[in-house]
Amino acid sequence: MSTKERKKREKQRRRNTILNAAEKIIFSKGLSQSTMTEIAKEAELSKGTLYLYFKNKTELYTAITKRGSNKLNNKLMKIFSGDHTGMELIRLMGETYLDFVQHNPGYYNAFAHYESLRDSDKLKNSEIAQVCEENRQEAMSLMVRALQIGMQDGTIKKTFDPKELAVLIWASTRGITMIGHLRGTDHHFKMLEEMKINTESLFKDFINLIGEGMATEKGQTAYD
Amino acid sequence: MSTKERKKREKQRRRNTILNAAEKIIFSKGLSQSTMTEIAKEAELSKGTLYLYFKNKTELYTAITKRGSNKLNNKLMKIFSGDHTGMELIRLMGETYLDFVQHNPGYYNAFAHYESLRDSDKLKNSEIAQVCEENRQEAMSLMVRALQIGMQDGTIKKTFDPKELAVLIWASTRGITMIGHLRGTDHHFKMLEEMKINTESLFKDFINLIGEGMATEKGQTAYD
DNA sequence: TCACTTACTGACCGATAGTCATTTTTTAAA
DNA sequence: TTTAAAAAATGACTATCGGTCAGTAAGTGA
Repeated sequence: MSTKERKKREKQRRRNTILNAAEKIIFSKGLSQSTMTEIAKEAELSKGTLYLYFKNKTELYTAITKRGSNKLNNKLMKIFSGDHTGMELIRLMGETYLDFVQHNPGYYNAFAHYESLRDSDKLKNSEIAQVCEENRQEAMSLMVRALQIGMQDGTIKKTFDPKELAVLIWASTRGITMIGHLRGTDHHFKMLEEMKINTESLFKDFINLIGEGMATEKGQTAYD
Repeated sequence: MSTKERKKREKQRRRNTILNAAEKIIFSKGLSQSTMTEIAKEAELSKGTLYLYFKNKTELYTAITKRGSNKLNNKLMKIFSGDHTGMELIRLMGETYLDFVQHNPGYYNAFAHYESLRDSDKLKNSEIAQVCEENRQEAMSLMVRALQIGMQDGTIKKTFDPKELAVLIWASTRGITMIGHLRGTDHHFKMLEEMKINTESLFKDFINLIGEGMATEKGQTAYD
């Protein structure tokens, strides 16, 4: 019976339609300013239908978060298919993340919102949130792997524990993207603009800064 | 006529009463779960009165954010009254910030929320938000000053532009506190716990890591 | 054609931010 | 002390929005 299969595909397609509509609305006006009714209208459906596909507004937004984290992780994984030293992998991962955030501010906001919800129990028992969590873990594992590769190929010092170093680099990069993301907003734009600092140079300097601490001479010189 | 003065004081006191009540409620259940009615009840006032002192819920929460940033800035400024090298100042500032976040999770959440609002125009024309902005600028200036002191006293290398370096350290520290703040929540607690990483050691390693890049030998050895 | 299943709808509900006409309290001059 | 004006506080009311559900429409297979 192929009807069942078709039904399944159609259901998936409709789900995507809703997600696309939701992204369009939410990415343009922000989550709190986007109503379920408006999203439904954009998807050419009624509000009730949205709740047949997502159990509430949070879950709908979490599904968008999941889309974003999938997209990011795909980009991160592709890096590893090339032929790179460990130190190069680290830099590429950082650059990829920065680039992703700059070109997908909507997903960046989704990540930030997701982060803020982890405390509360709003995400409890959500399979979608579970996938986001797995993606996060996976990204972290990739970074640990890059560091281990670097310690093997001699581009990264063995001074630090790779897991801890991964957390450190990840956290710092997160912080830098936060700054970078503020470009374009009135307040910070002024601050950074006055300082003539852009996100790229900031990250480059970040790598240079921590490079002295973590990279071997071999790993370090590759950047000059 | 002293009545006017007294009125002013009483008005200020009432405002503080409201803020105290709001903190008590919001810090315990989170912003979205706290209603204006409940806050009013805690302050032994009616809801309408709250709107005589704060133009809306956002402004009330922003006032809490302002309180937090004042408190933090006071702590940061005190550091400079002691006799410290530039590199010591940097470390103390970082430690102070981490300590503040750990002991004032409510204010930390307020900061994070404030950050997320800067994009939107919800804070436009808010005098209170303006003060928050000034505090932020001031904190940044303190860090720049610490770096300049360090470059003078020879504990910090002159390789980087102090302003840019300040942004970098600030951003990274922000990122690390984000991680640290997640301790106690289910998901991350597990991750960090498994790695046997705590915020303090993470920050210590962070300073060690960037220390190699920014500190002179003189500045670096002070930590061992 | 018909019975059954699946998908969809939108009126309705409860909660809550914010308003404002009314009441209560305070002030200071008569 | 009285009283009228000013200031402060109130809470019923409104509008909005997330979420529900009884009812309708569309699709399916016999």
